[in-house]
Amino acid sequence: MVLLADVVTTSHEVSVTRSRKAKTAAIAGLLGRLDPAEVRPATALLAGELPGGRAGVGWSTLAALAVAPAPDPSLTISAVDAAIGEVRLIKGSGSAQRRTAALTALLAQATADEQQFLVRLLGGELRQGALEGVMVEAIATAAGVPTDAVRRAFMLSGRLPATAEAALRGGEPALAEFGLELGRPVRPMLASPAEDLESALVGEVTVEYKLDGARIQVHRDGDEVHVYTRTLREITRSVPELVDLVRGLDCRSVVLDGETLALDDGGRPRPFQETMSRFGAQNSRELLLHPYFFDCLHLDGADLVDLPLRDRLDALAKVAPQHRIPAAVTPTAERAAELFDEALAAGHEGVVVKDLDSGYAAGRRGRAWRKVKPEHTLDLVVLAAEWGHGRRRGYLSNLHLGARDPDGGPPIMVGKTFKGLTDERLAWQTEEFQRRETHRDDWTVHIAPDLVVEIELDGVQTSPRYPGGVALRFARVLRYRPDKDAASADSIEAVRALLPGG
DNA sequence: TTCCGACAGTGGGGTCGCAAT
DNA sequence: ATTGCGACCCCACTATCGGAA
Repeated sequence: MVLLADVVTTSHEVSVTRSRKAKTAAIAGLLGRLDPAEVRPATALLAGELPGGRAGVGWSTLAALAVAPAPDPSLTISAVDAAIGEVRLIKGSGSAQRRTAALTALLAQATADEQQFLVRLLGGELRQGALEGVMVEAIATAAGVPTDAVRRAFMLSGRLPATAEAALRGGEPALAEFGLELGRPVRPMLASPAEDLESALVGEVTVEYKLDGARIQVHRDGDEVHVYTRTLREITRSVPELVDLVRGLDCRSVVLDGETLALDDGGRPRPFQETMSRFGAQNSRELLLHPYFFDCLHLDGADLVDLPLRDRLDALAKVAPQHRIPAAVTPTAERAAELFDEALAAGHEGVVVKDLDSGYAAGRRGRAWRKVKPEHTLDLVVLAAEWGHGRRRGYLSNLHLGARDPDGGPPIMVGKTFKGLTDERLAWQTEEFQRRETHRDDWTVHIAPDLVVEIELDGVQTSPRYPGGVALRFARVLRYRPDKDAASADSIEAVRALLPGG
């Protein structure tokens, strides 16, 4: 029987070293000491996940808890697993109070160290420097199997705890038993950013539109259809039109990977927010979702994940020719550039360039898929900055950005960003902002609005919260502009001009 | 010895469902 | 009826380790 205290000790060992090998060794050591029944919950805890998924508890709830710690450790992993499971089930009127009571009862059995661990875990911010990647290595080490065998089982099962359980119980043969299963989503393959289109065009590739919607993975087995998101959450009931469409395809069974989004009457993409409003809305068909498939992982009994993309695209062309994403296979550089322009002209985000010889691999491994999007820049005024957390504690990190008011008023806030800052720049702005400080509160230092920063962004969107009715999307700092002042910053009109159709 | 792939962390805007006010 | 919380959609970027070249 392994105690929560052992997990906490291991987590501490993991957090105090930066060496991945040391982190892996520490976790593997604990995994090797577990009873079989403890492997799943312990794997989740060590990877910073809650066994069974999120429990409806966040920082606000946790911050309100104050419980005297137990003097000695007694909590078992199974007890913690059970307690979190009960918290997750609390619903309905008075649930906040009952949730607090259940959490209080759990924390009362925990020592001070255990309480700290549980609060960070429940808040979803364990921050020990080990998540899925390190855990996959640790499972492989503990079970004495190749990392790739673990990685593959994790991709196909979608679950670390089940992967760890199989690896420790039956080694490589048990891991090899994981196949693609209809009705069980696979962890999706992702694209990493490319410098530009030309640098992404290496070898034999296909170039596809990149759409601004939500990732979907559709499984069909006979008349049974399931739809999953990128994080493997099932959304079948929210998207009946997609279910009907897939049920109408000419096949017995299929697994398709793609993107879905809402279109306007002219067939142009609606803003991402509008597509998003469809998720969770039960059976609302007011705004129809359209699917665009770009991969086929299974067709009529044949699993295709290990085949090269070119073969999977053949299967896709066979089963859903009218729902394929617009693309060009092995285009010339000129044709690829044309397709990129066409995608933008049609209102889409850009393109994804994919290696035709690559197999399907979860995550961003291998750089086989590269996304290319146009970038915009704006010169904006820094209005304030918020103190950072974690490794940014003690630094002013998150910038408040404003656009110039053409009528001469104070700058109009259009968003925040913490991205693109090196440690050096972080240190510089922490000093500089305090020199320019006008006032501060608990979280934020406000400064005189005359420091200009060049911001790179993907675009802007209409905003219900910012005063100008517009907000930046994916903003990051490029550089400070000491040569500019607030009067030469970009105006709110320049920001609004980046709105779709603007 | 240098380079580069993979990871983890640090947060951004927005929408929904649900419970509390 | 409105507000706040939590979950989950989309996401970029830097620092770092450790194996590849």
